Amino acid sequence: MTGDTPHNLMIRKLGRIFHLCEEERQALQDLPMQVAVVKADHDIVSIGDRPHQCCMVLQGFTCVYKLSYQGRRQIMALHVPGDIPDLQSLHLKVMDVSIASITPCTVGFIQHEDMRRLCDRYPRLTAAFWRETLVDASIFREWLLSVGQRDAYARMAHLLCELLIRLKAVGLVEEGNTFDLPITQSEMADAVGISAVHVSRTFQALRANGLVETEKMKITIPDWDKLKQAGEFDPLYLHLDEGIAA
Amino acid sequence: MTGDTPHNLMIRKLGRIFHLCEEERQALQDLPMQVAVVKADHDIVSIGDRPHQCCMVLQGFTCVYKLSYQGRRQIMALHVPGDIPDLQSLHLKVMDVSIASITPCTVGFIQHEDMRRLCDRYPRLTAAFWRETLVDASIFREWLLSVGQRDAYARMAHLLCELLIRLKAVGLVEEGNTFDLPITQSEMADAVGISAVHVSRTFQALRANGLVETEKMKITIPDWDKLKQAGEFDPLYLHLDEGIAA
DNA sequence: CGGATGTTTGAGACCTATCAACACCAGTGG
DNA sequence: CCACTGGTGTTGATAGGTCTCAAACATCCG
Repeated sequence: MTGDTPHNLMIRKLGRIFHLCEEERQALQDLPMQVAVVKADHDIVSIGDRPHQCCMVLQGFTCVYKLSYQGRRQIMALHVPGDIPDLQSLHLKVMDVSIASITPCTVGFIQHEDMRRLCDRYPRLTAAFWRETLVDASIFREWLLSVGQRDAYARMAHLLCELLIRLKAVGLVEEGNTFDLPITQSEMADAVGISAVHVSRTFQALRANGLVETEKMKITIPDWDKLKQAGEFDPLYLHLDEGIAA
Repeated sequence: MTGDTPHNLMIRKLGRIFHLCEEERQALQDLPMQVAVVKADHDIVSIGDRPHQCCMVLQGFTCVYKLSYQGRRQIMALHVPGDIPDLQSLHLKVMDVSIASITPCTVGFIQHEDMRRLCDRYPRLTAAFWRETLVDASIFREWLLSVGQRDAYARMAHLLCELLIRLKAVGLVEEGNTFDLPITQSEMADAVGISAVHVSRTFQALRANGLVETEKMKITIPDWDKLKQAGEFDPLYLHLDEGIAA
């Protein structure tokens, strides 16, 4: 589960895309990473910053968000262990979003300098990291479709589908499609673009229809097919289980 | 303006990020590109495809879109000459969106193979292309903020701001902040996530407030500051005028 | 000139926001 | 141990932005 070392988390993730040779594996293993603990609800990087490092989520959940001038928050992505939310900063000097912890987190910082050295030496790793940012972009697009064209019910169902799949991929889902979702309804509201009150009502509808069960911060999906259908969920956009183009 | 060769369009665009050396410039110049003409409203690449080439827009406008199961369309990006809408396909085998012309277009196809050869040889070009995809992602995020948190009026103002800036960057804006926007209100509706009739009404409001003037398919922005304010527009997310991290 | 396409208008319905009150829980500190 | 507190979730009532449908209107083009 999360009893994994930071580097193994990364190696396992990149290794799903194509077979890493021993040298690449070792290079990743040697990548200097500074581990830090972050309290819940704290910015890890802020919009306007010019970071000289990337951060990988090791434990906990983080989100990418932005505020409108009226102070309304849109959460644009949720990140789970193994993700690198600000990989973009490697090539975009100034942050155009903020990244915050939503639970207490441990994160690993990797200096851009080290990252660049790694990429220079191993072009296949460059491609793999590039690909990671492309998958992130694909998820943004799917969220855009959700927020633009689906109603609240479908949006929430869709988000839950996505989280189940992504958490499964990092071994954070228990038997019976149950997983921890330490997220406030108000945060979920900011993610799907509806009000917190309406999240509450929509959750009730989902529960009433037997698509979701909730207990504290634990979610279970009793009927995966029904939830998928309600959320119009097609995992294509997550680009799992396909090799990188040779 | 667009009396430019395909390769110069590309060189000028990448050259804005960092100084291309003569060798890089020549390599780009030598990149094989197959030019094609596309009728309006035709898919150039479709969701589910496994392309072996990228396409660069040379003339006209294209869009990236996706359909919900109810057949509602969300346009996720508009692309103008110089853009490479499906650069992602270089590393993501299967298309998760469709790309269509919205006007008659000429596009240039570049084989992945050639692209990869170029990137292998010139790591700085790899970085530059990677960066292009990151800017695309940043635009997705800003659109997500718009669709999720701003009302119809602000969304449309924001989109017009973005188009003005991006078209200016490729020399497609005339004196007096006037530019061609050969886009149907129904297409604009799909881009900002509201209905076509509401686009009509919102356009009227924008005109009434003196933020926009329209004539045929030509848009002019009489008061840039007011439009920017109405759209909460901050060009940071476009990542213009900043060098790539060295 | 006819027909197709795009835009505008009006009216009513619908989804979702907002506001306020309340219940619940977990800490906290006296 | 118990009031107190702040954060979270729920509920009800009302308001408001946007949708839908339909029809009229404008524009373009062969």
